[in-house]
Amino acid sequence: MNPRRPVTLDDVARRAGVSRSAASRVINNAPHVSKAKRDAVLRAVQDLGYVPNASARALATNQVGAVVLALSAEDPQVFAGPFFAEVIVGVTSVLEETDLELMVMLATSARGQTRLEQLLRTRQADGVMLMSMHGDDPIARLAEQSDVPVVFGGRPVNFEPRYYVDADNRGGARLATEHLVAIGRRRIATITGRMDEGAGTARYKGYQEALAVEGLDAGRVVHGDFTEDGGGRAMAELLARHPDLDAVFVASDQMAIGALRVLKDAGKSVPGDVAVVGFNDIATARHTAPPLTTISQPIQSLGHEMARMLLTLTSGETPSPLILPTRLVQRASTTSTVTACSA
Amino acid sequence: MNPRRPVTLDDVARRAGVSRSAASRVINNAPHVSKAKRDAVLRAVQDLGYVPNASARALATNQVGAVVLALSAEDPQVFAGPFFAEVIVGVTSVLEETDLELMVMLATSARGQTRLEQLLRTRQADGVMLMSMHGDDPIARLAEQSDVPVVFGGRPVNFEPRYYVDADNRGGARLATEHLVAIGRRRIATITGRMDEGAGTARYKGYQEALAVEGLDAGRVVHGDFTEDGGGRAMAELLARHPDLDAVFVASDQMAIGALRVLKDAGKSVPGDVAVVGFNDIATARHTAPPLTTISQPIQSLGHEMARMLLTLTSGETPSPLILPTRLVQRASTTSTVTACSA
DNA sequence: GCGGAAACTGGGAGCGCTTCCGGTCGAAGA
DNA sequence: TCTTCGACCGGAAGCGCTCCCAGTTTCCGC
Repeated sequence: MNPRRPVTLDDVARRAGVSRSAASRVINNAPHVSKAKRDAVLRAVQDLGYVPNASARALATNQVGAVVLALSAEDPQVFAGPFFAEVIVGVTSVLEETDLELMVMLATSARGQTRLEQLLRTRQADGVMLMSMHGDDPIARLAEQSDVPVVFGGRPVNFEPRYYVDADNRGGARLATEHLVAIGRRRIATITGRMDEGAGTARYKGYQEALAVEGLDAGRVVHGDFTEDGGGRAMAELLARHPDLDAVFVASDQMAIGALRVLKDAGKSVPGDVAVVGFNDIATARHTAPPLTTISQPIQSLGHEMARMLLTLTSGETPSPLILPTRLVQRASTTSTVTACSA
Repeated sequence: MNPRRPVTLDDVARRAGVSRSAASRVINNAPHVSKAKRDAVLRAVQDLGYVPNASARALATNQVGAVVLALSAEDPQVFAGPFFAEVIVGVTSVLEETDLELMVMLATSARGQTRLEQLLRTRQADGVMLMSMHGDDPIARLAEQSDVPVVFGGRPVNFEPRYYVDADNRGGARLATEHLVAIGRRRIATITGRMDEGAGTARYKGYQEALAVEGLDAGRVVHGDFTEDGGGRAMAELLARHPDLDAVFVASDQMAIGALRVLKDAGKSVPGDVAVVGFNDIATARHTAPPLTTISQPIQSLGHEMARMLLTLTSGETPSPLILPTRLVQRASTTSTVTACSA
């Protein structure tokens, strides 16, 4: 209990009357140590309150003992939403079982980008979970050929990473669009997300597919940018170009909120004149007027599965990419009399 | 560019034709190295793509090169909201300027708690930012007498940490209550937060103070739990016990949303019969019916200032605690005709 | 030119841990 | 009883870096 000098493995060994090697073996519960000595060491660890020095261990084993969750995006505000926090909760839930630490990098400035690059090049972490928000991120390519294990969260556009977990954006969009068809709508428009993001293109594709199956026109399209204001502008444009529309699938709840406002200002009733479906199931979606039917994706699971995948990767196995199911959450923006949830 | 063996300081030194010590001095730009050698080393670093090994450096300097943001709470879902993510953005914005890494610990399970304790005892980080959500957290005391620098985010109840940054919860609550008085309300109730959290007690105190100044009755009180459902229940109870109330200050937007719902179900108009003010200015507050007047606190700044304070602490200086201002955001739940924002 | 301070330089000892490797010892098989 | 083979053990060599220290310049001012 010497307050100044931290207790080292040597101290433990000395007190237990064994060699440092033996003590080390006990700590890492490696074989080849008798029960007697093992107990002695364990007791000494207890008595002294020994905790291994992570840096020293890292140096000796060439393993850092930490993984990083890296978010690469231009705008730091992207992280401010609840999305990111939930991912962390999911990641932590699995890391907690191991003794890996979690480092978080928001690679938004040039400085951050550089650091992320170095990380990838020089193995300063045992693994990386990478969520790359925008399109042609050079980091993505770099990550793919790095020799530190990398799993992607979501897929960048035009790029299929080797290991990733993603939400089923396309399937979700299909679900949303099919729902609109199911409630009798036929002139279904869409406000897409940014087309330089994977989620944007995937959701657009899902919309197209669903309408193709039904033989309906998928031409009522305006591209949005995932923001509330952008959603409003897009809705206005949609209304101008396709005044006959009776439903709109909006690729994010944020945009849907903007759209709802414009719809209201235009004197359209929701869902009477126009039914609206969003995407993401953000907290606010339950409180809009009317409450927003939307597609919910399991964000926490996404974090969870990313971490799990990274772990299997570091253990030398080869995981398969994973696509997490999304589901329709039915609220009043599509059916005034809310009924049971469809799966 | 040898792909297998990572390049070390020795490699750099050898290539630059200097000693390892000299190379080290250049890397850490310490004095006592001639311009010629300095340039040679720098060139070698460039050529070889050298990046110092963090573990080795940590071991040698006895400095980890990382700080941790630790959240101690019972329920992991506490972190899922946008609050936490914003703090991280703030923290990162200052850490980015240094070369400290950020580690995140969600100490929710017993395992996590233990790890946090060890961290505090054995200096596995250069500093910690601690946000302790619930009341009598033993971690808080432990942190205070740890010899690793700790700054608190928010203040636990019954406990004034040496170094902290907190939002002005009391001042905000006073602002909210004064606003209610200013618009002519006299029978002002409150739904408090959890009284085992610092924010809960502080906001309650602010409410009391404001009414005391005006000589109004501060007895219309029901304790809530910061959840939406809890807010609803509390509102119902308030209505039952004090049917004459004409305004309510609700200690969180979540609860206010629940309260709004109950008010509506009870046939009360807002703000006609009852004016409502919330706290936090969550995203949803802009979209409730009616939109919610609330107190906004600068969460990102909170992260920013915590990190800054930690930095000054590690540099050996002694910072003063910091209380960040909150402000009133006026919306339709208190004034049907929305006017300018008060400061 | 000379003394001495000041600026440089590289050797080497660690930081605390893991891990290879050769050695010991007890017991099982002959 | 004598080998043989494990299991067990401790010495020692690092992992890559920093930093002290003693030695070697260099460069003034006289």
